[in-house]
Amino acid sequence: MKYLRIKKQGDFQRLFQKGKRAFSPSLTMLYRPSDKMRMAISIGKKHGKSVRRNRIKRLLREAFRLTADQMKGTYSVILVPKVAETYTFETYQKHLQCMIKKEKL
RNA sequence: UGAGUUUGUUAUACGGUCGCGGGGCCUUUAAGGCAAUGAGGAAAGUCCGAGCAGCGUAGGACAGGGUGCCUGAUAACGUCAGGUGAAGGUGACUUCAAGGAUAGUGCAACAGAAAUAAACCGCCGAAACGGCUUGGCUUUGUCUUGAGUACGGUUUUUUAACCGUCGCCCAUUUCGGUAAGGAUGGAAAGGCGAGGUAAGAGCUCACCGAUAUCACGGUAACGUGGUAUGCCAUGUAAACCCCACCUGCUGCAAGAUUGGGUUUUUAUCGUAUAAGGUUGUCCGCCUGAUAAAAACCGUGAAUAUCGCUCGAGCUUGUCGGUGACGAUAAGCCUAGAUAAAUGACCGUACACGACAGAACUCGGCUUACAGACAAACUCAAAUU
RNA sequence: GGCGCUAUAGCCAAGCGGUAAGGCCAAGGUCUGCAAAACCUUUAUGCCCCGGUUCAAAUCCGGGUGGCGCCU
Repeated sequence: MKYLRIKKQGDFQRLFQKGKRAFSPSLTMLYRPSDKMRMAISIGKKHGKSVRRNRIKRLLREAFRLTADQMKGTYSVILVPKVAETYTFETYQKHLQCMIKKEKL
């Protein structure tokens, strides 16, 4: 499923202030309804050096691409990963599916 | 075979399905299709050097900063190459910010007699003084004569005592000579041996070292040999400094294009012997500057577009050079994002995959790094 | 991405070539019937880490690590 990326500083501010939050062991997700599907990943320096941060971003982007079809509406979404020892594609995908079911998107 | 030194290459590979970035071509008018292409040796640290860009001036002097054996390479460098010297290693080889301490200034704690300077102890010579038993003076020995069984007189059993004279030794004080020795210290006035001397001293000599100078070799750093020497004296210049050379400042968040400019009013400083700017100071040079409010137009301003990837470029060959490197011929185009692109799954192989992700671009340095491979050389042992 | 500053005891910090001031805290003691206050005593094996210069380095020089700030 195609999606757009969130780029503007104002969009980020609005989502962090007014968006709803969903939680899972590996992720925090902020979302609001919007006209098109939009997504962004926020990852800080506490996750490690650039190689590690890029790796997390790629895994999350792939997981979101594969699970976004299960959503019924269209939303703006920010994904914030939590600090962990190891990162795997499977746990991210599983936790994303759980959150979508729980919040009934 | 084992141990090692140096240099270089490489950094999982191949196939399938679904995806991502910027271009190209095609269909078509907002989307789709096609075949290519898409992180590194360090992309890192930002430690140097350049390009490039800006600074209403970049000009001079000083200050400040940097570099520091020699010759070369280079666009440039604090880099590289070849050499010199020193240090380390049996060796291959490695390491070195390696100018000047005799231009001047500063610092050298503690310890030590004394710290950059010759005072003290000591050793030696001369003179004076005469000493709780009048200090002592035959030899040998006990723990060592340092120096007189000296001469004359008196007493007396006596080689013993006393008095006088001359000489000597020791001690004390004063004056002078000396730098051999004095537990320290990172460093103590070239080292060691012999001669010499009252005691000593490069005072003299041999050897070693240092400095100066001459000759020869080398483009040079420097080396080799000869001669001379009042050996006039520590370390530190990654302390100030001196000498030689280099240096304007800021950095792509630089900057440019499109778009917000025009008019009016007010205030402050100043109106040319002044004020401001010129990124620390002076000379020189340049010029009005700053702030606020109102009206019209416009509304995207970190976010658009450019800068942005064809460049001191890469690959291969030939030639010159010991080498860094240069010249030349042919071929190639090889990321360009901007909340920021390389991922997921499956299969095969093995050694089971280290450090790590471009952000204007190059040349270096430094730091991180599982391993694999190649070449040259050294040492040790064994065999032929 | 670029440019700077900084690191000293549990905390705040001075020192900037000669062997780590001071304050708070902590521990022990004196005082007290017991406390508080007051007074006295004690704590850095070395100044973020690794090398170098020096007789000697927290200090000077080079490299690394962590923290903080500025430039839109």
